[in-house]
Amino acid sequence: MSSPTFSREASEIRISVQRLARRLRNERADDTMSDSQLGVLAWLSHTGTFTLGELAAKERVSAPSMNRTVNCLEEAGFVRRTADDEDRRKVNITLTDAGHEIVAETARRRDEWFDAALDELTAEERATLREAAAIMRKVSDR
Amino acid sequence: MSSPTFSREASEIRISVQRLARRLRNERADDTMSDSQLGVLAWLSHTGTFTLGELAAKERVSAPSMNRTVNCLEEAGFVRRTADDEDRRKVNITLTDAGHEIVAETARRRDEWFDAALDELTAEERATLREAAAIMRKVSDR
DNA sequence: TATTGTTATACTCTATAACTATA
DNA sequence: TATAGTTATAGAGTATAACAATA
Repeated sequence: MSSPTFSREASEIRISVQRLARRLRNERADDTMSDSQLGVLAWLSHTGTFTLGELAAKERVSAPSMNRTVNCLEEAGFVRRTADDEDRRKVNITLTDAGHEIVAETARRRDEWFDAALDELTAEERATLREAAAIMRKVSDR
Repeated sequence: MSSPTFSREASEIRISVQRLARRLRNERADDTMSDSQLGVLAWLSHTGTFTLGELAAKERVSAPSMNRTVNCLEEAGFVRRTADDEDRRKVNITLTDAGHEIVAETARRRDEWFDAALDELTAEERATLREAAAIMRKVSDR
């Protein structure tokens, strides 16, 4: 059970996280790729292959929603679908060469604004953000 | 100019922030109010009165987009529009009594999941998140 | 029958362009 | 002319319900 004070703490941290996330979305240098599309490319870039259902679970969206995102990426030539040999209901999704290229390029351009913002902080403040980032990952994966 | 290492740091922090923000959005207990609507209520709750244009600037959305959000809030009875006496082109937006009530109630319900997540952290980890929240605010306001 | 992916449909949030009223 | 707000319209992302193919 949480005290009122504790709940206010959660509220303040949540608002800060959500505001910065929105700011980062607005300030991104790259305009050609949505967050959901880039999120899928990032998972594939990291792990190699996922089925559509796995991607939907990872990104916590519905299967139809993920299907639409994958359609866009496939039309753009960044991913390909291949039928699974063992279970023919499944569809494996992998990055194309163009997909690999866009991941690196987009990540670089997208961080331009945030990079400049971090530049204005002290080394100690950046260290705090790094530590917090690790904790936030833990919380997200909970 | 930032080094490649520095840029990777920005990328990791950005991804952590955006992932947690999405997780918080998905895990919210309250389903009746969108983030954009609650964002507006939070500004009004904090400061009292804003014009439509000011709200659009604060939330970094277009005027038509904010107009729509305010329409929803007005229909729901949470805000009211009043013409500005000095400049009759302007519209002042303020919280109604129902608006004040919903702000406190929604914030409490919305933080249930995050509250429980924070409960599993150490006091030191929570302190790091609090410090990071202040830094994130500074960065967002940049 | 249950599961995986897809299609059909609708709702929300966002934007740009065009319009109205006021300065 | 310029500015504040609004309306019209369109695009992207999301969801649920219904369907097809496969297990």
